[in-house]
Amino acid sequence: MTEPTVSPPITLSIAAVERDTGLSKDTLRVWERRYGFPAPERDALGERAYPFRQVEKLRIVRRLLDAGHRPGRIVPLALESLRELAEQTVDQPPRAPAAVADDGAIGALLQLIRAHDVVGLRAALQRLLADAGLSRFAADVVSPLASAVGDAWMRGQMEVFEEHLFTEVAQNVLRHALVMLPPLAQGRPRVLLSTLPGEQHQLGLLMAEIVLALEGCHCVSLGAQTPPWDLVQAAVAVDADIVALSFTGAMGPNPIHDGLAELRAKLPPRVGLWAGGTVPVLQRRPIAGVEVFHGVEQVPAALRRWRGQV
Amino acid sequence: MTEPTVSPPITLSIAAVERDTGLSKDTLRVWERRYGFPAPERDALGERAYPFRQVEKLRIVRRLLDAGHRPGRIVPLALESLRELAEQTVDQPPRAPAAVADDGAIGALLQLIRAHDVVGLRAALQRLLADAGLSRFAADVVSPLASAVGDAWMRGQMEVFEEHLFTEVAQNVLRHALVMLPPLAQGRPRVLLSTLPGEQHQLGLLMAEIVLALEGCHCVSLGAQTPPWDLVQAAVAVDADIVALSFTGAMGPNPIHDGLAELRAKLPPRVGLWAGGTVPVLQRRPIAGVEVFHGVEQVPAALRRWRGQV
Amino acid sequence: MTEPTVSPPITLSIAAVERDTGLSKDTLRVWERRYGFPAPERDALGERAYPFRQVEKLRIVRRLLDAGHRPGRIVPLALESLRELAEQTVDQPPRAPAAVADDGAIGALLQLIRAHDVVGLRAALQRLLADAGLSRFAADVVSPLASAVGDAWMRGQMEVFEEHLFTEVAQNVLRHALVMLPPLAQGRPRVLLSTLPGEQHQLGLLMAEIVLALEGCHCVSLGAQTPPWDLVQAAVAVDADIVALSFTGAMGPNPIHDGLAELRAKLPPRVGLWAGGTVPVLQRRPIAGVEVFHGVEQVPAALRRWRGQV
DNA sequence: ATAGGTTTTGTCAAGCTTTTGTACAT
DNA sequence: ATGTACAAAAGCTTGACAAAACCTAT
Repeated sequence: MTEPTVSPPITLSIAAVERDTGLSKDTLRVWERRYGFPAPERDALGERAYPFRQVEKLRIVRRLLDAGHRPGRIVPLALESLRELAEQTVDQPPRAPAAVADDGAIGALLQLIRAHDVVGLRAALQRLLADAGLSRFAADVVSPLASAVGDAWMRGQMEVFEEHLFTEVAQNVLRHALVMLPPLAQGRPRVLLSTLPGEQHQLGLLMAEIVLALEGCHCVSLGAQTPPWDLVQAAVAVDADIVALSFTGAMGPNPIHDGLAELRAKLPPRVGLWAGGTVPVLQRRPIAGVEVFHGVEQVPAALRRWRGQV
Repeated sequence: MTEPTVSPPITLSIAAVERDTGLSKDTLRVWERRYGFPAPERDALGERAYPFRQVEKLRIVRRLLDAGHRPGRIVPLALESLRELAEQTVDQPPRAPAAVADDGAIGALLQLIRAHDVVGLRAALQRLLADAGLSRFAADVVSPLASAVGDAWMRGQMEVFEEHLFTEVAQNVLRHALVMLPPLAQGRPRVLLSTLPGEQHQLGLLMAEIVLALEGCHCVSLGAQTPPWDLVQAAVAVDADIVALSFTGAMGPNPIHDGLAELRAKLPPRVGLWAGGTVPVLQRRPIAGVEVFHGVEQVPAALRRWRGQV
Repeated sequence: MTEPTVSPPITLSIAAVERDTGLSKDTLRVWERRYGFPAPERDALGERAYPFRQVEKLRIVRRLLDAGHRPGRIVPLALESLRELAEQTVDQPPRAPAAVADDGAIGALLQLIRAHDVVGLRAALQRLLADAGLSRFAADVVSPLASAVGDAWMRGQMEVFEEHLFTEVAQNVLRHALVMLPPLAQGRPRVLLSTLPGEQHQLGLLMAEIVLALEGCHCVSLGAQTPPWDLVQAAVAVDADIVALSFTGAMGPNPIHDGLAELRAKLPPRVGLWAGGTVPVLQRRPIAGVEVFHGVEQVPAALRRWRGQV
């Protein structure tokens, strides 16, 4: 471990605050000039370092902004006034042996997507699922199919809406399967699943959830785009042993790396942090205390390791 | 820190009041001129600042308006008179079918969310679904629950991650039900469903899809955040008769209005455009060629109309 | 503040009364001229202002109208007379609670059976189930359909194997739904379900099991044709509070009567004995200690009674 | 039920100022 | 990182208007 033994006073970088609050860096700087808030300290390098309390206030400001308030009117208010205001404001109506699906099968599925045959696609997926079972279905069908769709889109051979269509049908089938799974006695580890802001894709998450549930874990999924600070709160609230995140490359290397590092720093040390997805940066720049997965098939082994340690 | 030590008395901006009460800014201003109420104070910049008590009264007025009263008769009344009036007035249309889930049931579900009991929440939802049937489940359980969660979040009584958690579980249950629905012979109309970029929430979409499917439509959902141009492409590709979009207010009035207008202009005229969601702008600024829905329960009637026309 | 300090007496505008009572504005005005009631006051602007007590009376009048009375005969009556009348009048089924399956739907299902279209029949049933929910599905679809099939068979319009085909498909759909129902924490009462030897039909049993499970009972079903003595043994073994039996008339009056009497004698007194089915003998010759049901819709009320007693 | 007259009421427009996020240049 | 410039968005006011609601009488 390379972590320092003494913790510096807790402050966030401007990028971290952007992720946390959804306020752009530009906005943060311009508010500082115009309203005198936030008033970040400066670190050794002269970069903005936002104390935690200010970030807290920024989060509330953000919520009130969404409710129709304007920055100039609320940014100068004291934290308590904001809390009170928030309470009074009501929102109106926010890879396995004997691959089940060889390239031919994937090709056939791609054809169905290109033909926009929703019914046929769903039927084909359900059929493969029933035949192969959940874990192999996730690993041998959905995973490669998602990659194939992504590739095709990159090459301009597939429209945006066709990718959406595929994602939607696949989600339906996977979530259906998830609900069909009989709930297991509340097992360990307890895993919290989500993606970071900026990462929309939930498919990887769903597959991970399925594999974990099959292995007897207690899963709590928060869907896509949960801000880091909320993840930390949630991890504590549901007593999670592991926080699992999924990435697809939609986020860019730096945000991924920084986001993970930030989250690792904020999470209690006893909570594991797992990151999955076929993104180069995950492999190239390992982060201390973050376990990286390149595919769902690695999950069972990691679980065995976890259970052995505890 | 430049924060003031004393908090000014708490007031809401006109935009905040609009979101809170559903009364348009224009209406608020014109009432002020005509009836002398509301009588907002002015802040240092001369902008209207509505004291909380007046907003409270406005909320009641709004309810009475829906019950058939007219502004001129009730706006000048004192708050107490309005309260009395509200109690005596039956605000539901003559005979509402016995709601499946009363406030108690919704409260119980909220408790499960706050307790982060994923398993219990799912079980409760499934049980209600099985008992009530899909359409009533969507209208009487999921819809009000989603509103309640939104409210609680606004008031700061619910964390972001708890909202995520609820959304995730509800999606699982709804998608599961959707898959269980046996596919009908390819019916008309063919409906393409999505949300515009900026609108993340899919729950409304899912409920719409379910109701439509029950009514015998052929549904193709693209999930959330499909850019307008891709929607047009998709509509042509899947030979859609109707494009249906869902909104929650996360987008802001103007983007919604402009997005709809743009889409309407680009779509072939023979393709209908339906927009649903509890957003003031949808009610206030009708767009030629866009049909607006305030709840899933309006869908069957609209479908009958469509089928009658064609 | 411009609010008046004294509240005027509370009255409703004509539109409010329309929404409240469901009587059209025109109707209200015409009654006023013809019968001298209602007799609204006038406000400063000459608009009708209905005192609350008159609205109260109008609500009752409306109810009586629905029950078949005619305006000219009841509008002139005093409020007390109306109250009396309302109590005497049997509450007409106000609005058939949206019968899910009307005769037409049942007819369509019969057609599918006659066409031996197993797939279509199952799809149709599942669709109705999803739409209506379990309890209404059992009461409004399966029950009448089973009767219709029985009738058709009696009249020689349906073959034996067609009846079997129907039974099989319906059982599959119901059993599936039962499995999907998330199990509740082991509730009371504990109910043991079966039929007596000679009674093969399980459909009624299944429907009863579903309704009971929905109401939170713990159900143990033994399938068809369990001999009385084994039933007694089973009741003790599973600690049952109630033994529920289903009949269809395949057994003949005497065996039914004697079987029930024998069972009642052998069962511990604290165990309830419930018998359901559309068989004349159940109604004609009541047996001490045996509760008789003519349809699944009676079950919830009986359960409430049971829970009240214990 | 329909027709015709009056009042009520929400929305829109024009012309203006202030606020606010982003883009660009330093 | 900072500062400037700019366009979009949001506010405000006055005035006008058309749709909706209400009334009476036929």
